[in-house]
Amino acid sequence: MKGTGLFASSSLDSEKRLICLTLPNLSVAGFQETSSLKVELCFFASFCSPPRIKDEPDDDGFYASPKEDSKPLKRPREDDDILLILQDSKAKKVKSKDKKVPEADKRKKPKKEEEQKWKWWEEERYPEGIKWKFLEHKGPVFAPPYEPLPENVKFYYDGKVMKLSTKAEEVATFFAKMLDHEYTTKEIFRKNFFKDWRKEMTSEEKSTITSLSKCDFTHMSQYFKAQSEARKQMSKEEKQKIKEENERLLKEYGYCVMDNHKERIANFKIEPPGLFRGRGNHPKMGMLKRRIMPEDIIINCSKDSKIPAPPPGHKWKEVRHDNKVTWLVSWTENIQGSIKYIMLNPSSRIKGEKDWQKYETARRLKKCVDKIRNQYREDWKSKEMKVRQRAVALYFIDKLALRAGNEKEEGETADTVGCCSLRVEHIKLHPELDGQEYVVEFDFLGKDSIRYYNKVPVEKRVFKNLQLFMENKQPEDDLFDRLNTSILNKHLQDLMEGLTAKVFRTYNASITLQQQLKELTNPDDNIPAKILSYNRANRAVAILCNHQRAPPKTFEKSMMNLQSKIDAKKEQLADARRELKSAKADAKVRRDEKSKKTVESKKKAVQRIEEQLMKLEVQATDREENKQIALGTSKLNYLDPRISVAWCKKWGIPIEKIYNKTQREKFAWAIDMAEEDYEF
DNA sequence: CAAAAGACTTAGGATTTCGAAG
DNA sequence: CTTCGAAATCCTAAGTCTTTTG
Repeated sequence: MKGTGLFASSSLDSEKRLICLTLPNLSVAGFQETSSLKVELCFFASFCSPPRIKDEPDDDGFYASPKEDSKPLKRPREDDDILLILQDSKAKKVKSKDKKVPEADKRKKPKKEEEQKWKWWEEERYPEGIKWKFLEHKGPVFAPPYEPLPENVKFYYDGKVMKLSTKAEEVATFFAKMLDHEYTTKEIFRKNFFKDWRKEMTSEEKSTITSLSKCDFTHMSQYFKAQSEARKQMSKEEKQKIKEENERLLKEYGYCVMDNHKERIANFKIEPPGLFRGRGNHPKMGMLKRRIMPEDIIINCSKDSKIPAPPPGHKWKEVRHDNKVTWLVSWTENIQGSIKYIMLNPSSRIKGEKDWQKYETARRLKKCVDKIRNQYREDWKSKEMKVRQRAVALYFIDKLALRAGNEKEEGETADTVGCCSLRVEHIKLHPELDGQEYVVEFDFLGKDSIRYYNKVPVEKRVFKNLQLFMENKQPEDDLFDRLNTSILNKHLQDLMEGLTAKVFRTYNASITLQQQLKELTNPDDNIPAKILSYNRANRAVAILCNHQRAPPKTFEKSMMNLQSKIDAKKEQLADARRELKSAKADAKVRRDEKSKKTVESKKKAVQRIEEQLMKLEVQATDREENKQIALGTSKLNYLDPRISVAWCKKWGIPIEKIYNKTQREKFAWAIDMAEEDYEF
């Protein structure tokens, strides 16, 4: 099975999305609605632990609980020594101020305000391994229970109405809700679904329903469409009510207290049951993702915290107190058997610190990357096959920003690869192609089954090595048969502490942004044009990292709209110019103050319109260039935010133009600490 | 030692919200 | 005020890398 017809099955999508990886500008790396809704909401309230009364004493529990113990142990990181020393005194001041706030004030003053300003980055870190000293939360919010369909909504089997048991009906609704999706027509999806559905049936149902193709879900499907339509048509008041309920839920369950601070939780709602849809050609698509019950849940919190109560009549699987991990809640998912977690928001200290650290590691790589590059170039000549393979793989990881490529269990997931797991069939060698020598053509599915397609000229030695690695191998054989990620990472660890394959992606992404910004920013440009330059720099990184997206469904249309706006603006500009001209002529004849003034104002109008036109044109360029490229992923995960902050400061660009509210929260540390001269 | 389990980051698509145009 | 497209947010899958287990 391995590797056969890799693209035959899934290439259609990928084909459409194929983008040119070699943009000219890119230089790589130095190289019923209402009533049912109400029921849902009430359910939340009852299935979660009882709401706390506002002014209960435990309300300030989180100020009291951790006590003075939280004096952090000193563990300055190599890279931030100076920073920490400089800010030490400041940090202490902040802290002591916190503590002196009188009791009464604490409750009245919204904690929000106070907490949002908390600058965790000015405080010392915990010793390695310890993630927190105090943790209190209210546990997860469970999915609303299944609500049986109204009697008049029918399911038909073999043309005849059939009333399903509640359990079977619930699973049937999952399928019905997906009826419009292409994947309900896929063989694997249908097979997996049917198998799991039958498990939920009563024995009578099982004996009657023997073929999925005889099942008619269309009525159910129509019902759900009508429901969602009705949802859209709800009155403002009803919508408002739902919104308020969500806010209440967020307020109650969306936050935890970790070491004196109230922090936002990322995913406090348990994933509802449904049909699994993996990405790409996934062997498990269509399987039933079962409902998670309190009995599945492990709670993690402090011993001395108020332990969250399980829903009435239920128990937690376990309550543990492990401060070596960051999660609050975990459970085992039934599709892959992997563990899922509830963790904190990216704005939290625990996530932010890690993020910061990630970029510091990448900056350390910057200091030794030349040495490492020389080293792997030497290793291309090694007598040992293992060393050569390692060196070539590392070259790809560095030059092309490929992912490490762990082995995957065959048949458990979609067939995708990264660097170490590349197979012979994924590359083609061209001694010469389009006037270039030693070209390697890559064509494989990477993470999320996104296609990576690239033709890269490589050094002769690399090329010769690849020929060697491919000798006497079948297409489905591993290209690097003596290598895996663990061997590679072990080697990297020896070259630099904390170095792993993914650090190269972070490093190359960030350094590329910095370079591109230097290259592309024109000091004379106005703000929109500078932002276009920023986006182009960002885009260079996204292309390097192969961050693709499906072109938005409305892309063509929105492009047309924008074009017509531009045309209209152009006309408006022509008109304004004509008016200016005649006003000038008029002024020349009349030579009075009033007509002079008219000329001035017309001039201004022309200027204004010119600027607007320019803005629109820039927008159009930006959007066109972005058709199949996703900027968000690199912005959020690969680009040292301090580079962007510094760039904004340097050119007087408001940070809001680059980062939205959520992103500003995530990168608060960088926004606070980076000056305009920051160098990655 | 290798395989499995565990913890955490990275990822694109779906859904919801927002804000400008009509 | 309504509509519509874009942006923001949500969702959870799919990776990486570390730790534990046998």
